[in-house]
Order: sequence, then structure tokens, then C-alpha cells
Amino acid sequence: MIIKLNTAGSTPIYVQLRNQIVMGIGRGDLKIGQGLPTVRQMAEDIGINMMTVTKAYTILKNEGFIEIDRRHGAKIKPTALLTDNFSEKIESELALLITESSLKGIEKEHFFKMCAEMFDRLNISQVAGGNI
Amino acid sequence: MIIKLNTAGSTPIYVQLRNQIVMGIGRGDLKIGQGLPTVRQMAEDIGINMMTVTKAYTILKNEGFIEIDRRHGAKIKPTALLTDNFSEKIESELALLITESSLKGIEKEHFFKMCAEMFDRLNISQVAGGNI
DNA sequence: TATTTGTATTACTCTACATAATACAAGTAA
DNA sequence: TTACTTGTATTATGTAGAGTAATACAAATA
Repeated sequence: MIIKLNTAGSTPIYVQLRNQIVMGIGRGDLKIGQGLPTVRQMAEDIGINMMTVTKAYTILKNEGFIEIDRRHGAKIKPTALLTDNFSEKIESELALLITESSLKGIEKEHFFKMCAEMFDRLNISQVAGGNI
Repeated sequence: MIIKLNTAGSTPIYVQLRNQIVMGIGRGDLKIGQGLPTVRQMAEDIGINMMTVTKAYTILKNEGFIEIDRRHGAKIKPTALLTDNFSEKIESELALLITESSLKGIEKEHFFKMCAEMFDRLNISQVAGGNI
């Protein structure tokens, strides 16, 4: 999968990497059960420090999106458990986004249309022959 | 309006203040045409530095949510202009939020229900006798 | 046994955040 | 005019996070 980082922006690299992996799973570029590159390999591939990759992987592990096993490496997990924390995070971010959109004149119908398209574009899939 | 800040968290104070003001407009606590407290007053009210308030106000001004006039102070603007930048920001954040939600097992229908409730809760209103 | 893995530690530089103390021009109100 | 308030700007300081770099180590693999 191709990782695009914006080192000029203010968003931390480990956050960008974490988000790109999440989006990669959503698009189907990364499949459930598929292994991620090792922290050293990923660091070399995208030209950043190993510890920065570790930080992103650790967050993804804590969020339940991947599991890390020394024997099998990092793997994409099936549907992650929805915790109260994560639920609150999603709701508060969504509320802010909807308020901003509305203040900017985006109609409810248009917003829903955008959401529908994004949902339809999702392609969460499993790796061929994967035993989940 | 009541401003709640979480100084323990990692979100910068000026970002929290900016978000709270946006949400305040959306809820109707702050009405279009209404004046915001001066930077010095706001700083004193919520117990932070004047420059931190200035930072939040400047962002809101650049985003088109308020206008600052030395003669009239800071005022909430009517519907802000939707720029390409802001449109892209909303779309990318929404895409990430939808992907995360879906990976966490939140169904499309449930997501739409949340959105609908949030839209219905909005109460963007004008100040009484305000000449916009 | 040699290698790879995730993880941990320490040290260092750089930047952002927040506060503090002033200062000043523009506008307001006495 | 004078005194005050306003938004804005500057400089300095302390703290914390981000990112890199160089190692180190136990667990697992080949």
C-alpha cells in the first residue's frame, strides 16, 4: 500500500500513518488477516524513524484495529470492539463536523449524500485464504 | 456562554476554545450578530492568557465564522463562505470518521440516525433586533 | 547458532503551546 | 482634549511533544 506523508503540515507523522492505515483497511487495500510490514521495513519504505512507526502501530493495536504477535507480526483484525471511549470520540467529532458544515451552508441532504457515497466506497474485505 | 476547557488533555486550549465557540453558535447559545467577549474579558473569564484567546479568535475570523471590527468588537457572522480548503477538510475528516465507524461495527443506518439527530439539534439563530 | 521481531531506553534537537510583561495605534466615551 | 478600551504585536521564558539516532534485549524463527 502507498503511504503519503505530508511532512510540511502540522499533523504528526505517526497520526498521519495511523490514519492512512485505517483508510487503507476501509478501501480494501489492506485486508483483514493481512500482515503489515515490520516496523523496520515500514520505516525504511516511507523514510521515517522506526520509533515513529512503532508509535502508530501501538495506537492501532490499542484501538483494536491490528494485533501484534511476535510470531506472526502485525495483522489486521476483524471488526474491532467498540468501546465507550471510541464511541464518545466519534460522536463529539461528528457533532463538530456537522456544526461546521451547517454553518458553512452545507445542507443536510448534501451532507447525507456525501456520507452515503463514502459508505458505498468502503470495501472492507478479507485476505484470500485467510483463516480469521 | 459556558466554556469548558480540559487542560489535562492533549488538545491545545486555543483549539478547544475555537471548537466550543463553533458549537455554541450551532446550539444557539451564541446568536448571529451577537458580540463575543473581548479577548481580555474572555481570558479572565476562563482563566487563560490573552494571547491564547487571540489565537482562537484569529482562527475563527480566518474561517469566516466571526468578524472583528475595532469599533464593534468581535461578532458572529451569518453563514460563512465555504472555501475549497474547508470543503476538503470536512470531506477528509468525514471519510476518516466513517471508515473508523464502519471498522468498529457501526452500521450505516445507525450512523445516519446519529447524524440526523445532530442536525435536528442545531439551532442557528439571530440575535433579537440584530441588523445583519 | 545466527537472524529477525517487537519493544524499551537514553540522548538530542526542534518546534508548538502557554504564559507573562509590555507596547502601540485605532477607536470610544468622558 | 484626555483617559480609557480595544485588537494586535513583540519579546522572553518554561514546558511538553515530535522526531531522529544509537543501542539493547528477550522472544521467536530459520
